[in-house]
Amino acid sequence: MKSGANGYRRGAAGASMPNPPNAPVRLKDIAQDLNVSVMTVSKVVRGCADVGAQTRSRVLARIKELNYQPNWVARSLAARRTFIVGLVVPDLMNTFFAEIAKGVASAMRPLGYDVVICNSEEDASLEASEIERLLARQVDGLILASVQPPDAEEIFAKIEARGVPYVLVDRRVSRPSAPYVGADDEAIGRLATEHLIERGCRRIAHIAGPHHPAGVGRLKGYREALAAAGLKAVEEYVERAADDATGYQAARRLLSLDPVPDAIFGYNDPAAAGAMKAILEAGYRIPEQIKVVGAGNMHYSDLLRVPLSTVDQRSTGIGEQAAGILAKAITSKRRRAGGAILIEPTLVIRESSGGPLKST
Amino acid sequence: MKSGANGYRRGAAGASMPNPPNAPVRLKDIAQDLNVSVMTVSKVVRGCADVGAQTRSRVLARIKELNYQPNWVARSLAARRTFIVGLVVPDLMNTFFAEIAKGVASAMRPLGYDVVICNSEEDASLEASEIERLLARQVDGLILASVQPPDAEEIFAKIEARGVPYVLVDRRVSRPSAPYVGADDEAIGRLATEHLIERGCRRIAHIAGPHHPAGVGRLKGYREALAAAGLKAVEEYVERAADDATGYQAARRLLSLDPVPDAIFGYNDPAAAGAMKAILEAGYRIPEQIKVVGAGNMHYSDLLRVPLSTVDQRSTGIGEQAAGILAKAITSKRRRAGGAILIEPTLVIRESSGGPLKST
DNA sequence: CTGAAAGCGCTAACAC
DNA sequence: GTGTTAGCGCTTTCAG
Repeated sequence: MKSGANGYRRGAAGASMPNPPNAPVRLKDIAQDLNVSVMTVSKVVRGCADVGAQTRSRVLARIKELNYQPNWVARSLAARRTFIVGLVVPDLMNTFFAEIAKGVASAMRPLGYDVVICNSEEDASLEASEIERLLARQVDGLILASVQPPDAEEIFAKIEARGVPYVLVDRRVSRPSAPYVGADDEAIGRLATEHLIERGCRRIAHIAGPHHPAGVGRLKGYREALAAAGLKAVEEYVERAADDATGYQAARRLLSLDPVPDAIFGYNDPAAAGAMKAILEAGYRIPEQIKVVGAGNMHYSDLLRVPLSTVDQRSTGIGEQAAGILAKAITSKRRRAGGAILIEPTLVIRESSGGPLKST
Repeated sequence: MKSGANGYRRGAAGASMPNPPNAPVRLKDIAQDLNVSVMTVSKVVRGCADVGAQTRSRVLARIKELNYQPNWVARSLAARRTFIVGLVVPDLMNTFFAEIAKGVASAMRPLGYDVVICNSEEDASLEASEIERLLARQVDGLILASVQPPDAEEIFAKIEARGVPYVLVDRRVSRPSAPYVGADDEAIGRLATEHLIERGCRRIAHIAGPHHPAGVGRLKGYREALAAAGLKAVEEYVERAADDATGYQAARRLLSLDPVPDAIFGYNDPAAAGAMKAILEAGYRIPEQIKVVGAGNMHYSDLLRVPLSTVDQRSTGIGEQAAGILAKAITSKRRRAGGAILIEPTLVIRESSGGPLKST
């Protein structure tokens, strides 16, 4: 015995070793079977052109026979690419983000990438740690619907220091250097509020989101629209929430005000849905007494208590576009463009704001 | 120059090499800085006890300074464990599965595992390929809400051949060897149907799921309950659907029958929600003329057009329990127990079936 | 308590 | 076309 000190369980001193039963087939096993080098097999597996037709088919045959599956961990280490991209969203319960995820996955899969979906639960520090884990896992790129406050710095600096391309979706952090795909939040706020004003509402309350760009931007749009219409912005008419449960609570507080609002604009659909529940429970009628508008056009908004008017943002499209941009950034090692793709938000008028008007 | 042929870009012939600027910090960099071996640093990183207190703190300090992050790809390859588990669900748009995902992630994270969520979109072959990718990525374990038909064989055999532990959730494939966490589907079907019968319905239709265990089991429970009550099972009263869109279509077909059903039991909440939309559109009142019950108690079922009566299955709990079982199976290399954890399904009575009764 | 040697399974770059 | 060499960044086993 040459080496008493051999580290691992499989083979002694680089020799052959038949093939421990249960262990997965390796390139080496196939190479040995066929008396070719590991490289040749590797090339066949990856579809390289420079392999003799005959050799190739022998290898292919054996691969099929043994049902060889490349070990992606080893491959990633050697190639320094994982073909994994990370997607971080704040709330998978909001189908808006589930749809983005779907869009991302469906665009990435054909390109050979796997998508790892993470849920930050609207928690900035949890999000940061998720991102660091993804980075440690050596993802090739990142798509983030970030809950970081608008002026966040550290975590993005970290990503950039690592040279990992990323694209922001739905929540635009103030990182001009990073590409963004999503709607203009102020436009969303304006669109929803203007619609309510047009429908005759004068005491429009807003359930604003957390302190991240989407929340802040929509609030701003709401205020702009009020101002443009010469309506006074009542401070008490702005509450905070993040989802349906907190939206419900927020609406209850709004309903206890005097005078009671005649409309509520929720910064996202779950918040608006929760608000509707509170409104109906309190005995008001939607839309006759109180109108409601949300944002996101989530999957179930048409099936809600009262079909919810909302601002559509093309969730699936956001995911697909973000994926496309990211894929490009990954391949072209060039510094990323940093442009923004603004989705045009469109109003979807349903019953909660009075429904489509028959005539002008 | 000894070697004109050095493969990689970083170092020549195992020597030192300062540290190319942009590249991430490695164990080796820290070791060199401190004049200790890579092993020592590795041990500190992993918290091994056998390191001198002084050495340890020097290493720790440097780690912090350089913000060292272990490379999990390399670590996984060497340790032959990735600390990744895969979760495959059929439909992230159904918040039932999003909640399971949440439960899994929250139970796995503290144990050091990352969860990779995949969406099979109710497609058995897509699911199979997702599973194979996860296997190729060397996941340590799998949690599957499988859409394979009840007698599926191949893909599970593959998983078992690789020796990767897995647990089934919500959809029980006939694999007695695999642990299962979820409700008894026949019980769900019975519970929902019996409730409808108690509420006086006699023409109970069913929107059955696809041909997987959950769909089949609930259908069976539905039929059993009808039989037990002496009601005839009308073949036309059974339609198929998988989500809200197809549920809507299915309900429209049911509504065109004569006599029109006086109740619809949807195999999951989205299907039931879609059915409600169709029913209301057709001008029927819920629950007065037609009662509706779903299953899954999805996040928004209380906020739907009519608050939806449903069968709760403790989605988050399913995820947590499955995670616990999987974690145990991963660590104890023992063959997995193969038991089933049956969640007791409970009826959640809301307005769509008439609401809670005031008196008996 | 510390470290040297060997190796995880695969790929990059070059030589034959 | 094919094979060789070196190496990805880390952990394992065992010797000092």
